[in-house]
Amino acid sequence: MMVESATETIRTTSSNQNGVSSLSSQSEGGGREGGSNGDTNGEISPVDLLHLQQQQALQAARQFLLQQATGLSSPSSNEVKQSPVQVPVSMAMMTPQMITPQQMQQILSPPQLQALLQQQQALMLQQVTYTHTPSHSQQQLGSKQLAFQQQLIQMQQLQQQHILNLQRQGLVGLQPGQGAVPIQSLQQAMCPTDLQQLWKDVASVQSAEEAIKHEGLDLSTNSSNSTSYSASKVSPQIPHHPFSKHTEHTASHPLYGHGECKWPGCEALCEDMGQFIKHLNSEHALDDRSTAQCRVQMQVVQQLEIQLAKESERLQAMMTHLHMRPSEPKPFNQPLNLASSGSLLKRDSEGFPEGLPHPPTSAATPITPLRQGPSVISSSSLHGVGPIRRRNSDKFCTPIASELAQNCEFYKNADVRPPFTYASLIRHAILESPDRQLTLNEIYNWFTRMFAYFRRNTATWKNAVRHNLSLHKCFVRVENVKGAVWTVDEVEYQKRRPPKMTGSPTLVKNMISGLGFGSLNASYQAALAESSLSLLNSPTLVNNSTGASLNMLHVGHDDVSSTVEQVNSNGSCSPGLSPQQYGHHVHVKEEPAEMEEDSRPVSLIASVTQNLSMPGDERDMDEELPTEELE
DNA sequence: TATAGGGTAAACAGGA
DNA sequence: ATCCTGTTTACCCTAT
Repeated sequence: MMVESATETIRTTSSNQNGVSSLSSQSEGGGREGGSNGDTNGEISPVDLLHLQQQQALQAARQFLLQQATGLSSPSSNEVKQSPVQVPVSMAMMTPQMITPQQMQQILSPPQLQALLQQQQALMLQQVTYTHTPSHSQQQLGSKQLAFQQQLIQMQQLQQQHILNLQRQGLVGLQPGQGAVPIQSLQQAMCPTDLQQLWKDVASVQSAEEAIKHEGLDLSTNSSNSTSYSASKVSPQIPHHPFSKHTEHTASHPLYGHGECKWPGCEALCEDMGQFIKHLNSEHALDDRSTAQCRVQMQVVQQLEIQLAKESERLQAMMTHLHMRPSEPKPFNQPLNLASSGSLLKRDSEGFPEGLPHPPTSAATPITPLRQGPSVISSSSLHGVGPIRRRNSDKFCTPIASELAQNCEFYKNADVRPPFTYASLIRHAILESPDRQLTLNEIYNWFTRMFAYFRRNTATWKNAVRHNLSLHKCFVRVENVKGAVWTVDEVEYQKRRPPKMTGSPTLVKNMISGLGFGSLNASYQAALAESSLSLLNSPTLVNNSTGASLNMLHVGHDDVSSTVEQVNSNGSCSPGLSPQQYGHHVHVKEEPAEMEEDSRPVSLIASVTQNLSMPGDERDMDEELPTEELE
């Protein structure tokens, strides 16, 4: 296939050999201690503050749960004295896998982490003290302390039972005592009843904590640092409850019924509405605990919604199978924000009519709301929008594509750094385009369209994009009639990443643990995730990992995608272009080497993660496989 | 400790 | 003159 020679590229060999860019620039760069998360210097709106506080509260709740679940709550007391800069380390020691890097990095600033840590530590310190040394000084705690201990024990037993159940089902490859189970995974693997039970556990423990506080043992006093965390300090002044004080006391209240408080895990007896209101305002005020409980409740609701969506989809599939066309596509199954996603819309237009049986390799399968986001708080919990994903309909069939398809809304709305390298993102943007070529500005637009994270600090990431385009040989600039466009040299992209890490499963496991560790630089994690994904082609490696870690890895999974794309380059997965297009343009940076013997099998990670994250739904196990079909 | 890969910052050139 | 695009260099961070 001949190409017009006009595509001859003109690599402007800028004679920029002066090397004037001296160390003087470093003095300017010295102000970016934050590294990749240097965006925290932006202004903070009240909404951000609230968001921040919610994140903190949820983290606190998660830490609490996981500490109880894993029996890790035995930190040395001197951790309390750690300086703020040591916070991530100590948190890692306590619960290395439970906090997603995005959350840690994007949401919590070091002082906030420190405050949160102190809260956790102080609480755990008290737990240890009360459990192991019930000395005379604490005797005044009396029955409350005893109840607290019993609740702790019960909670531990419950958590262990949950974990055992999950392990028995093969849903969580957790080794007892080795790591924490992210609440996300637990939640997804549990039925609502379990969640409710967990609810009570959280509430009971926190109630005990509250009781201790009221006994004059405020946790903050145990901290050597005076900057103990107080949610109210950072929370905006908003009404605590929809049912404010001036509301009619005689009116019914969704949180009050049968003489008791319906706040999750509370069940406090209230004789009348007035007493309930009093109780509500005193016990369930806007603090970290209530916020955390609210967050958990949001997740419960979301879980139910997901279940509903899956059942709805199943019903639709059944009806389709029985040739009973559903009257209307269910609104819930409609993407909520597809208008801003040109790619999805485009794929919609290529698809088959809704409700009709699809060929197995159809590019248009029903839109399926699915599991949580990429092991971070999903968009629904952040913005009240459930994660919408399309079943493996991405034409590239790449994990990054599927990840983006799955969490499209999440990344669009949540200010979370995508766990991909710039190179992989650029590549995806280009490959997603109809002609597999984009101008620089179109790449910019794709970034801003797809990721809320890239809607600010434009100078930074745009520079990074340009830097990557120029730096990596896999990106080829092609002179077009309208200007220059960028394309992807897939061969170079494959060569880009030497599979050096062929280590043992232990190595991989450690790496996976690192991926779930929040103190890691997000960008570095992305790089790590990408560079290590090939290891996970082996299903045996998966068994020793936690679901969250796999999720984390899953989102960064982009390497194998190239293989898949090559496999499908002349198949159904790449409808837009012929494979020859890669060879059309002139490779200006360097002549590509011959195609390597890259014949790795399609990764099974995706399916495994699906299995981990959503038990009881067998069909989702092979969602990532290109030939998935509805049954 | 050296190295590699990725991110960030910045200087610089050329063109519109 | 200004902005955009593109290249290049330097440095940092982290894991291997």
